[in-house]
Amino acid sequence: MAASFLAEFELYVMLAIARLGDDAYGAAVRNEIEERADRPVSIGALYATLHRLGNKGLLEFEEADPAPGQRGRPRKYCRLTPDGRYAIEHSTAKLHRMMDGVALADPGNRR
Amino acid sequence: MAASFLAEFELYVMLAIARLGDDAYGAAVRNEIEERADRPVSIGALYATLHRLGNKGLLEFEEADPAPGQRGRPRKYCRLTPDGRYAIEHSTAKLHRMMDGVALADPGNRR
DNA sequence: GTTGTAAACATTACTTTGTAGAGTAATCCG
DNA sequence: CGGATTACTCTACAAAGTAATGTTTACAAC
Repeated sequence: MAASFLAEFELYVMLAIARLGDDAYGAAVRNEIEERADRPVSIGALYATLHRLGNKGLLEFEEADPAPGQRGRPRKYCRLTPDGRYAIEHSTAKLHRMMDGVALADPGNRR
Repeated sequence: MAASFLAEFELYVMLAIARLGDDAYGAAVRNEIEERADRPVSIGALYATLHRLGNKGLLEFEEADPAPGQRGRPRKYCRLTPDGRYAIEHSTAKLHRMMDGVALADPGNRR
């Protein structure tokens, strides 16, 4: 049972896959993160992270038989495992506990 | 103007400092994270990260004159700079955009 | 004053994550 | 076949995080 928590970029990748559902594969994950979060995604980091998450048992992969009329190298789809879902839940829950109710509106911090 | 985003642990540290307000110093930050997020905090990571955030201009430090009756080495208080607040806002906003509405309730993912 | 204890910050050597960018593979179409 | 397209891979490096030990400062007992 993988214990630890997800690193910053790992969490982005996992969340993107959760969002994309059955349409999650490398390049789509990249787009999802870049567009939704406006966060640049280094292509090296992306695939390295996907493999790492796979090794940790948080993701599964499946080579798609190339859809008809779809050009280019065939995609390698990925989906969350139960452990993967669990990891997302834990990481986001902890973040929420830290984020909730944090006041940032610089009140001129008296003292 | 520091552009980038906060790493996983960096964000925890920044959020803890935001929470602690005027009472933020190394050891207190450690407690806050360990208790609230139930996330182990390596002491090396903590001070290294504080220094790094200071160098990036996201934090300021102030040596406290040791409070009377307070044993041990004097504390080094830290507070968020405007850039620091901005960094927290951006990092959390991006996370929210990725997290919001993500469904994790494994529906047996048909297909 | 030396010794002991406590609290807090610092350093070191190492592992894990993330970046940048060039490179390779598989498919389609003319 | 040759070119274009899409997607995955690799390599060399930089940044962030871990674990454990070490140092500094202060107080209090003796």
